[in-house]
Amino acid sequence: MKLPSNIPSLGYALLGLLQQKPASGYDLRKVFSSTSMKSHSDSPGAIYPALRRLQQKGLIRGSIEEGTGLRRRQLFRLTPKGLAELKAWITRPVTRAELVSGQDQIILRFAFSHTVAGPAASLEFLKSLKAALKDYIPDLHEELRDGKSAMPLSALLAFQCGIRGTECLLEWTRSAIATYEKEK
Amino acid sequence: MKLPSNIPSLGYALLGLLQQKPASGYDLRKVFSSTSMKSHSDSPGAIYPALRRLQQKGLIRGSIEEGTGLRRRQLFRLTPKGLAELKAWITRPVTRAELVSGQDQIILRFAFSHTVAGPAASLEFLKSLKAALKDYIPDLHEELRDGKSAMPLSALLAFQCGIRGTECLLEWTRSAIATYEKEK
DNA sequence: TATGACATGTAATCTGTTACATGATTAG
DNA sequence: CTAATCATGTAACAGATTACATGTCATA
Repeated sequence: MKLPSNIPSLGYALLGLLQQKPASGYDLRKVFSSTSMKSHSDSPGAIYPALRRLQQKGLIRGSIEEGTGLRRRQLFRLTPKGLAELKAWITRPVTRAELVSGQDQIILRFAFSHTVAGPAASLEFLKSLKAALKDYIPDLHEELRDGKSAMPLSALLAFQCGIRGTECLLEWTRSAIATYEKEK
Repeated sequence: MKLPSNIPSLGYALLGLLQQKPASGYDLRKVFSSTSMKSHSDSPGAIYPALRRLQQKGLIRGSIEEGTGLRRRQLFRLTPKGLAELKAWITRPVTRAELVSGQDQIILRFAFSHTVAGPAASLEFLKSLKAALKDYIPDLHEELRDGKSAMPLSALLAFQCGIRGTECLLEWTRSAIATYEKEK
């Protein structure tokens, strides 16, 4: 038995955007298509059903915008429950598993952290990320060492690319921590 | 009307692994669970159906392994058609769209390039990637400049993280090109 | 003989993609 | 008036996740 607080990445992206500012499905689609949170699809077949699911879970509520005789247009806003869910998603510590297959989500969580949970939470998040990375990187090097001899050249280079990228992320984490510590 | 050469990422990963060496579904699962091509799922519910689809398309063929009285175990190998499909996937140029939402796939393509299409193709691929990155990075900076003022601090830093990561990839590309040029 | 690793699969469900469909409003 | 953009949706399909189911073989 498990509780069904199982929201896909797109759902959280929508919650995060709606926390910043109420928006319609169309608005959200534009964010995904124009502003290069383009890793998510801007297709109506993804967004509108996702919004409906969030609404059914009570995480957002939609209201038809009223005003100077416009086309129907539904604005969605976070409910308190939705805000809580979003906050829980953002403040949970970074795990190894997320590092392996979910870098985008990690960064997305951080991106929202400031407005949703405050600067202290952002800093906390970065520290958690840093710890996870420092734990992970040596293992990557070890795996490379062990597999090296059996790999074709391009596979070897590809692996090094992954390691470098991870190390680059660690470096960024350090500088971001410094930035947040200066803020205090 | 469109031709249905539409294979998901997992399919290509399987083709690439099978090109290196015939393997069973179980073997392939182990690769995904242990060797940290962990971005793909190692669940049987993903792998076995994917193998069947590839077989139906004539890209691989499976044969029950015969030998010293073992449990049933099906070894899959690439067909010539499968090899051609894999080669086509690897040798097509890197596009902006892939950069935006498919970094993993780009690296996977490169990782297989050497054995599947030869060192010349690997070099070609890297040059294509480099060109795409040099085209992309300035746009990222521009988008940051334009959006900067409206972003909360953590979103700004997150954006910078993305840019840094991309620049890091470009740097890696340069060094990989150098490596391949020395090979010649 | 029972445990755990080997090896393969299926079924229910969820989500996303693609493509289509509808209609209102604005700009040229 | 007509094209483009705004705005919302649905339907068919493909693919992944999760959980379950089955059976073999080695070893302790």
